[in-house]
Amino acid sequence: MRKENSTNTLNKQNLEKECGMSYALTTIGGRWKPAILWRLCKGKMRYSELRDAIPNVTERMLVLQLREMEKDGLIKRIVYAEVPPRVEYEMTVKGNSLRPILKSLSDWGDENRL
Amino acid sequence: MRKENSTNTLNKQNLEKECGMSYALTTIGGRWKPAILWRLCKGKMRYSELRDAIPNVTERMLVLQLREMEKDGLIKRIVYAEVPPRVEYEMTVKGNSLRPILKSLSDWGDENRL
DNA sequence: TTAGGTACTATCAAAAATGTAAGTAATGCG
DNA sequence: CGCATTACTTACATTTTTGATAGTACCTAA
Repeated sequence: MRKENSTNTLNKQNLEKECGMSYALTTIGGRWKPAILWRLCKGKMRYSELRDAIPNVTERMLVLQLREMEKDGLIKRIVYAEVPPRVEYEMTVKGNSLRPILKSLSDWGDENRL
Repeated sequence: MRKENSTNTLNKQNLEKECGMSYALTTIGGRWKPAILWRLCKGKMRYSELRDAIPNVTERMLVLQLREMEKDGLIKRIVYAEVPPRVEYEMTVKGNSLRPILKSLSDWGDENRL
């Protein structure tokens, strides 16, 4: 989906290399990531529970955002060999290290939006 | 630039309404915003200083991101009635209240990216 | 009168993110 | 066999973000 050598991609990469803040913001900054992280902070959840808990997400978007966060090591995907399938999502240690930051972002947002 | 009634826009608005974290992330989450905020945290700067300090920004992008942050009340634009023109950008009180959060995002990023 | 400096705008194009709708695989149960 | 359940995929369309390039307004000083 990403072109390897577009200026767009190169700019993104350079910024993330130079600047921890940029890196942090892209790992948690997708449209549905806050909604997912918020819920997983309270405990592990199944795919269908997440889907039903988050209004208006499409399955495609949910999966995309879960995959990205898994790749970035924020969450862990646990598959049970059952039929019908069961898959649970859970925060990793790295993901949990974000908790205080997520909390302070959330508090700041609640205080500052209109 | 934004369509008023696209599903995309409505989803964004709903999430920001429900979730302070989403609101916070969109106010600081543009491509060049971290780079700008980082520098303005150290003191006010002229437009041309910002432009020269941030590698690879185009003027168009720089202005767009500055305008958005001004609208969101994070930074303040100070125009001097001189020729040639002089314009300075500076953090507001609201912007400064983000400092500890920006710092912790930055630290987290520095520790966690590869 | 013309060139120079500053802070922009405007137009167009490319790329990326998000949304829509339908389909798939595996297996136990009736 | 045919259906139900769960967790996805796939193909495509739309919307949004980002980038490339050129041009503008203002006054001053030469």
